[in-house]
Amino acid sequence: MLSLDSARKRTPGFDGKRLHLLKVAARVFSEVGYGSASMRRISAETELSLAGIYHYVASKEELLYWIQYRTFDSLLQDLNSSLEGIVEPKQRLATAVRNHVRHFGENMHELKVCARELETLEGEAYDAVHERRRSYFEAVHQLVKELQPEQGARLDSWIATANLFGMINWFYQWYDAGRSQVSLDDLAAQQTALFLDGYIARGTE
Amino acid sequence: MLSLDSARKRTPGFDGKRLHLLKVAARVFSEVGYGSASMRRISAETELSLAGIYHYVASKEELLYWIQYRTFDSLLQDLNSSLEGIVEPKQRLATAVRNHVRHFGENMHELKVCARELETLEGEAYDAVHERRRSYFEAVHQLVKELQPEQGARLDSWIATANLFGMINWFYQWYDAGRSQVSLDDLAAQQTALFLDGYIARGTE
DNA sequence: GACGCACCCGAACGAACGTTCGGACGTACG
DNA sequence: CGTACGTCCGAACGTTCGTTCGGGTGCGTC
Repeated sequence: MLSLDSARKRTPGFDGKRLHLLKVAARVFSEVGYGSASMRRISAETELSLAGIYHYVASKEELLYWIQYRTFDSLLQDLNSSLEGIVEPKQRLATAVRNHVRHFGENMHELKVCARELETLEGEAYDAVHERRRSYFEAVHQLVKELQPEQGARLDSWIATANLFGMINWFYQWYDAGRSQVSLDDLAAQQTALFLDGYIARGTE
Repeated sequence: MLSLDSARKRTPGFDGKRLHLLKVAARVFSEVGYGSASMRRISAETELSLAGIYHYVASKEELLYWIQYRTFDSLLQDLNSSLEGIVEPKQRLATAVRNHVRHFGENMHELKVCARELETLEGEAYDAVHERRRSYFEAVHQLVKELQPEQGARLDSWIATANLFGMINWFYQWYDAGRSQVSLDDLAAQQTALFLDGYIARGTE
């Protein structure tokens, strides 16, 4: 069910077309929700017929699976490569936030689907996505822990990380790429500053 | 469509039964999403038949409308009454966060539906909920602005407020009322502290 | 005792759903 | 030239959806 059965022979354009299908599906899912999205609408917004979709994907559920899996996977991979060479803990965290926010900018629909439909998948599909998601969360959690190595911490690092994700995930609810005055990098900087020093901190970083 | 047509004569238990229906519907919506939730499942989890539901509500859409409208309305009303007599800006914000988080504890399903299905309604139903939501947001935004009256602020108060909502809304994704060791009030306190002073602040408040 | 109306339901309606079937078209390879 | 297979589709299948219809029951009012 999950296997990408890459053993079969494919035409050169196959992967690209499936990617395009996933992009369109992500947009439709994010607009009307997974449950209300129909394969007919997805087919109408692709160059594919309804039956043609099933040449690239086994089911509607698998569409959601690939969207979520690919999103968390690239989030984690890009995080690891952005972090290379950066050692200062605050800068490492700032890099992680910037990486996450930039991802949103480029894949708004996918991230929205990931946020809203986290509990939609079941069984092994859910488990596979969950493992990827957990890895990503733990990577960021590690960065948070490195900020404050001393014991007797004022705040729980796990809860703080969860709240950090709240800040940087929730913004798909209010951020309008076209209309906003702040750039994504500015936004990431503000979110990092807010998380590190709070809203009422006097000093300018 | 939106009118509660309260002019009609009702049996004494009518309001209570409709409230129960809304509770059940909120639970079902939060479990499988609005789009995938069926009136048949809602009827099965109530003591009502499928057709009987339409005696209390005109459509599935109206179920969602009432759930969202009532949630934002009571959020705002409870906020205003909790704030009475409290003048210190930090304490006022702490009160608002505590109010929000306690609401989650008591109406987890409703808040989840509000978070996930914000863009599902259309037309006047959307507008009516949107107005209530905006009022609530602005009330909290006002509290944030009172924290830092001086100009030349380091952080934008609107963005900071949006991020605060991110923190306190996102936690339905990870908070498990039964399993968690922290109480809701403890959680609210941590979130307030994180927002005000940041994660790396040294002093204990 | 009869009429009205709130309450409630079984059964059905038409539409839309996810998926499958059987075959058409093209290209690569013998 | 023939055949094997990747690509793609129109049409249909069986199911489930939100909603409606027609009517039944019981209580309040005259």
